[in-house]
Amino acid sequence: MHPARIPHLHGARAPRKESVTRVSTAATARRDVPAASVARLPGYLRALTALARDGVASVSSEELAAAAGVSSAMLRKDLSHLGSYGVRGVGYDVERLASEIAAALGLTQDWPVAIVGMGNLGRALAAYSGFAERGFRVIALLDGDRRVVGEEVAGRVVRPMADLPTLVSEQGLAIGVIATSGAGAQDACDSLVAAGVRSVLNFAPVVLAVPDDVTVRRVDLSTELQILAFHGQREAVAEAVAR
Amino acid sequence: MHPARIPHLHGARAPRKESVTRVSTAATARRDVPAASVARLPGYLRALTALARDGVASVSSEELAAAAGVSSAMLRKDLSHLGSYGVRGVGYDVERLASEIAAALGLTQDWPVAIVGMGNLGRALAAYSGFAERGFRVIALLDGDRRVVGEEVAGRVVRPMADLPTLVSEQGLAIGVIATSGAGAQDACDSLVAAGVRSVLNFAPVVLAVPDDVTVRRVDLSTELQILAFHGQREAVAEAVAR
DNA sequence: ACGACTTTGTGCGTGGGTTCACAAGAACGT
DNA sequence: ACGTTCTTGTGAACCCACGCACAAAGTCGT
Repeated sequence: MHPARIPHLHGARAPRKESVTRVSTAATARRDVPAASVARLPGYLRALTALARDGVASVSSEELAAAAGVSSAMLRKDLSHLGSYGVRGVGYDVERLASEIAAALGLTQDWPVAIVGMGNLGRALAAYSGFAERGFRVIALLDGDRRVVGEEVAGRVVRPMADLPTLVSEQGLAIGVIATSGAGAQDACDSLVAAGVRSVLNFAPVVLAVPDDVTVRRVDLSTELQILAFHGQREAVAEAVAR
Repeated sequence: MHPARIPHLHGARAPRKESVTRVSTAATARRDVPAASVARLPGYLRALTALARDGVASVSSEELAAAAGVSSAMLRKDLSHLGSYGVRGVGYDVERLASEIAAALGLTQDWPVAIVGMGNLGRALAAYSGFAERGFRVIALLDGDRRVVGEEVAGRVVRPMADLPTLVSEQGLAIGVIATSGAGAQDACDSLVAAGVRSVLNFAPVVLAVPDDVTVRRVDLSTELQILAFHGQREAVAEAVAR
């Protein structure tokens, strides 16, 4: 079972006078799985899925780590946070481990997704098959612009933002994907939060303000390119000096 | 001690004593910027750009930090890695700081970009205006599929992979964006690297194998959703327990 | 049955990153 | 001039995360 139960209170041992830090992240309950570890679990799951498809029944930490692009020690430590699902001297059962990780990530249940903002990016995401492949069901496409509402995108009719409360209450909408422009992102986010959505994936180049109990993850293409530019520049400088 | 090193895959390789990136000590006092710090610079730059557009001339670390979504202490420490561009008791000059950060990121020079893979995502990226807005010039769209080559996308003719060497040598192509399927990603990457591209932004759900001198950053939508699912599940559990 | 071999799970050391807290510096009013 | 007030820049402490290395635990061969 999950040994995660026992140490539920440990770690709150703060000799600090303020428990402020705890408040700011209070909603996201203290869990034993480190955030950095959680961020790698999807990678392991994907590697395992690929192995299972190829008919591989068992895999060692060394092999799986290589497939996921991490070190074997890190992989084993990450998995140890979920429990002991490996067999010493043998490795991990591919099917078993895959379902354990899926369970840890909460993928055994349904996570209905809505995409807000039908610009270039929104339309691409609507047509993207990757969501369904990993069990995320896109249940609605929305836009705040009345001229876009009613239009058909990827076989679906674009709905107005006013439909959000219904989508949450009747279809269990849980995740909102914001693909609007930067200017419209905060409004879109506010509508999602007001309707009860507590997980948001934000593609707009802005920092969203949300209540503490809402989780936001941001994906920004320009930021990624700028980081690449930095490294590219570093390369160039290093080369110039070396010469 | 160690120079900024991105947490990207490198086998259990021995820690080499690269003096190349260590030259920072003498010549340029701002080259050993921690990777975590570099990753936040684009956020500061965006916030500053927005402030400048609104006519704000000066900003305190507290205000800028809030706009970028970080703590003021972290912002000041990050900026201190670039040098002292603030004035105590006053704050930072918006224009000045913006250009300093842009310089640190290497944005004073041109970074030609090519997008490989004209599926749904590739076409969306090709039509995305965000690249140009931040100074990244898309100079070519490519695809490995002969049936797609020659087709027109976003006002450009899709070119074959064989054009890559020419794009690098004659137009200075520096960054490759991989928007292919998972199956085609490694081939696309190999072509880019063989042509001399050393910065890659990968949207495909695979871990790319590249030489040590190539920087890869990965953006994976499914991974992000799965992380959101984890947090969403935590929420649910926390609530159930609280009740 | 038992030793040789393989691979997991984890205690521990190290290093990097974040926060804290305060001294140093700059403008301003008197 | 000078003290008051503000905000930066940074030394230091803290905390987390990664990697190492090894004991524990299982398999296989004889």
